[in-house]
Amino acid sequence: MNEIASDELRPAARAHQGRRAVISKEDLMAAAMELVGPNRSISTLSLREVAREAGIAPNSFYRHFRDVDELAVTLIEQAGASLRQVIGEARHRATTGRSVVRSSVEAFMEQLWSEQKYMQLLLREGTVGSDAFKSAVERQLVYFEDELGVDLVRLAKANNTGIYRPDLVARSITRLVFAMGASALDLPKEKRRNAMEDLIVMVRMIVVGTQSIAEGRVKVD
Amino acid sequence: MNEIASDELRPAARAHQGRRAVISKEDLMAAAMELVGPNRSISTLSLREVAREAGIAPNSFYRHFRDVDELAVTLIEQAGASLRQVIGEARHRATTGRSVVRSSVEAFMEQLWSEQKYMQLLLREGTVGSDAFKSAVERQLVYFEDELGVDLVRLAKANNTGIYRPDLVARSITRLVFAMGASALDLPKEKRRNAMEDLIVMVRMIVVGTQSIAEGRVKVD
DNA sequence: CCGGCGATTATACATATGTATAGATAATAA
DNA sequence: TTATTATCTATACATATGTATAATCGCCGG
Repeated sequence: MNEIASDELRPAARAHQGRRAVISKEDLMAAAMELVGPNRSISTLSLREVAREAGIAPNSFYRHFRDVDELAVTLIEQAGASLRQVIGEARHRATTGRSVVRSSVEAFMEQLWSEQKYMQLLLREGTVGSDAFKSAVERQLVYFEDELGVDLVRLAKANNTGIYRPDLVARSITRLVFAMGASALDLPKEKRRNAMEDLIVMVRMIVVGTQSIAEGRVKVD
Repeated sequence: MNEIASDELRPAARAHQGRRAVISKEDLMAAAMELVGPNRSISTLSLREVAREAGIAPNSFYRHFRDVDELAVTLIEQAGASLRQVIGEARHRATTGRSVVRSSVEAFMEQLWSEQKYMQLLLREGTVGSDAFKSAVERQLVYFEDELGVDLVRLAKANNTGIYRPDLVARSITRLVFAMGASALDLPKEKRRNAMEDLIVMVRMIVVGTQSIAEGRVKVD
């Protein structure tokens, strides 16, 4: 009778009952990341393949994830959280309207080169795969957009510039940066700086556009 | 499209020797298109699957394409050519700076809804799959960008507006429209108009931005 | 009419996959 | 200690894949 009761009272202890897990979710996630690459998308990994890479029997996979899709969603959420943190920090380090674009794009591209496989999950796997998969990526994009939108309004106030439809500005910038990032992923190193400078100009055009409209220098329709 | 290729694609117009091909490349391409959908990307189709859908023996596939990738590349080129034509026509029907954005985006979205599977090839399959596959999509994007760039310069002259870095403007607009199109693909019908209006505003921001910079109303340094 | 030949199929094989079932192993509770 | 139990492995099965090989079909030139 108190067996059940004590289980319910000590859920942490329950996880350590019986044989200790020799393999963890993290190990499986790491194994999956080993397998992805420029020509290998997460959604094409097989359960057996991941298990093999992790050094466990195929069936052991089930103890940790229902299927490869669930693994992928976990990885996507991790990648998204990590990217948002990096960018958020970069944006808060810079406060003038001009340098904030540069430092944010630079932070993004740095993350892009240093965490290629990780970033690939967000940049180029959002359009194929299961619904769970696609909406996990979409969710991260929207988080990103929302945070950017808030910062845009904050910056506009701080710099005393206008801003027209900050929601759409945030969306434009996010989608553009992610799209350009996706192609930049397999760019040779000597072209990277150039691509980054181009991207900065592109983002500035959007910023200039929204300001010009808000400040009535041009009519929009 | 080039003539040699289209001749090869028309077995009826060819002098037959040997058994008449009961199946054509087009049949296989059509079969492949039947199989793709919101949750099925072309790069995941198996040779046997396509052959089954087309009603031929697996091995017969080889008479027409080396592998599924080659089939996919052909389809991508077709989709790209068709889209570029539709958009090109739309852009040349409208000449004033304002309506050209609207009519181009409208043409794009119309093509998007009416040729969903076709468009999916360009919008959401460009980031996964083989190199041949990815660069086929990239090639279409660049064609698209180049044509847009030329038109942007032409329109700027005609409307006597400035334009800063038309190449980057074309690239921004293309990538943005394609990225937004990709998410718009699985949008319920009642949200489509809204998405389109938003996209028009986004594109206009870029246009206003490049003009404002070119006309010296703001400095971009 | 027929022989040739190219398009197509049938059969087969090695390999891969997801997962069901049952047994082995080891950490913990008694 | 011994019993319990979560974790992992071994084995197995039905099914799928790409493609090699050889046989079959039917049109065309003769």
